[in-house]
Amino acid sequence: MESIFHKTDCLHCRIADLCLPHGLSGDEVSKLESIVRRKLPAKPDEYLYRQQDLAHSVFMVKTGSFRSFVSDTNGVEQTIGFYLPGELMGLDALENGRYHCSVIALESATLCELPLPRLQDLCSKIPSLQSQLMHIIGREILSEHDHIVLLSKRSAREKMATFLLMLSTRYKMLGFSSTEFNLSMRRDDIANFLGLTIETVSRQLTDLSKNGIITVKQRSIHINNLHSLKEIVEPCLPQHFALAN
Amino acid sequence: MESIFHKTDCLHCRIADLCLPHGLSGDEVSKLESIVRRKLPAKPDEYLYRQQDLAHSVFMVKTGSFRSFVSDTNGVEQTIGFYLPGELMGLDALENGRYHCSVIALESATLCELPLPRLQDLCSKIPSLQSQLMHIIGREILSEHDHIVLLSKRSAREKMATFLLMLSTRYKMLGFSSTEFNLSMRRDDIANFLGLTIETVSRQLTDLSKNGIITVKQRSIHINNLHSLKEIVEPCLPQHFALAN
DNA sequence: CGAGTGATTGACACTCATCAACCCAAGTGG
DNA sequence: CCACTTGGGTTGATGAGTGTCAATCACTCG
Repeated sequence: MESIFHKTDCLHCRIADLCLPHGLSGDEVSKLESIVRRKLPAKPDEYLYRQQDLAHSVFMVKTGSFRSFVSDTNGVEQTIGFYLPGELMGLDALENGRYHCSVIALESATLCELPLPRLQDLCSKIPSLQSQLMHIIGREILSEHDHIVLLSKRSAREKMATFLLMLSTRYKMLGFSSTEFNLSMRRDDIANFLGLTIETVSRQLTDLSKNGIITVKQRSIHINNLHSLKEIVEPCLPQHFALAN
Repeated sequence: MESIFHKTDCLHCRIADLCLPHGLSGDEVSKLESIVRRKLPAKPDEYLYRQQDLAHSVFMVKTGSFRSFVSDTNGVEQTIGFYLPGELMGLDALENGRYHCSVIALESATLCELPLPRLQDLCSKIPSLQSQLMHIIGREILSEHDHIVLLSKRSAREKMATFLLMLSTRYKMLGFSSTEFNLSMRRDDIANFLGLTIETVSRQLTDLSKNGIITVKQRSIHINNLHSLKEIVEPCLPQHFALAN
């Protein structure tokens, strides 16, 4: 087990360019390497950490996917985000050193742990690492803005279409197919993320298949007509947003 | 004009503890001071910057308030946040060096401009400045999480009550009254922020006044019964959230 | 095979958006 | 000085879009 992970060092990591090494010299990468703790794989439904836990690290997804959520006083969950490879989890702990969300693995996954004190220390020594961290933090903020826009005043149909397109875009960026993928999350999770009920999500998915725009079979999604999907979403896209095709 | 602003240096600034100087030595504060550009006051409805503008700085609100929003391709706006003194604007530019939101002053306001390259440079020299910046970034992320939770699956009544309590808490933190304040934003802005229509906001406000919980006269809000307001919000508060009273 | 979880479908109810009229305060101009 | 305008806000009537509840189906696993 261990050996597998040691082989995949930062220099040869598939997602290095989405991750902290981006823009660093070989020498700098090995310094970064020295503070990274490679974690054993996470299993489905395994907690990475829980809301309120003391936070010592942030975590970069290497493979697989995760879901972050907050629970209210009644234990009702609100999904905040889904994390795919190249996305950094735990930034919500920057405020007071405790995680504000819980994070759970949606499937088998691997990740790298970055101890916060050592990361900050290294950032002050390597300016381009500092920039890249800021860049990644900025990405997180933007994705939350997109989530806010999505939740506020969009129809169920628009939400669903946008969700599928978001995934499509992210998979494409990772070098996977943008038209054929498996949802790693359940309908509940999607519904909760979109501020809908599970029934509405289900109905929207069947509607989209009836129109021939997508084909759904359980968790597997095939986008037959990316163009139509975009037409549903188009009118409400922020100006900056250029979706991949 | 200028002189007024020069007098209020970071050491004597009312909001220093919410801002970057927090935790810095006197010496470090003066280094920080040297990169701060004090801006002339902003006038109501004046743009601080626009979506897509090249971003050279982030901005700390000193007095007054601002609204940030994104516009979609049809020019329809979505309000992302309201900024009060001690809150940092422009972090959405960290991703690619352009602002992702537009920001507009809601009233007469003053602010400090922090050029990003110089700030990052200084952060690598002053570890506690780096920490405090991270702390402030964390605050921004948390407030966006709260916004997400608010938008998703809350009733109009809960949204309105939460909004008032959020303002109450923030004003209290600034040393103002937590039960009596003026809204600096219009009903449109509130509605848009909460994912409601202006009519619904109006109806909720009148409902709350009919129940004697608040008194509304135009923009002025008086909270008569903070406890009732909290009871409306209580069941859906994230566990970490401790509202001031 | 039966139990259990996840997903779909249908019938109905309810919240909130929509549309329209109206109110109020603060200008503005003849 | 008063009619008129204008922008922000409130109120009322109506209906669409989703949530809710319940039954059923599809898979998986023991």
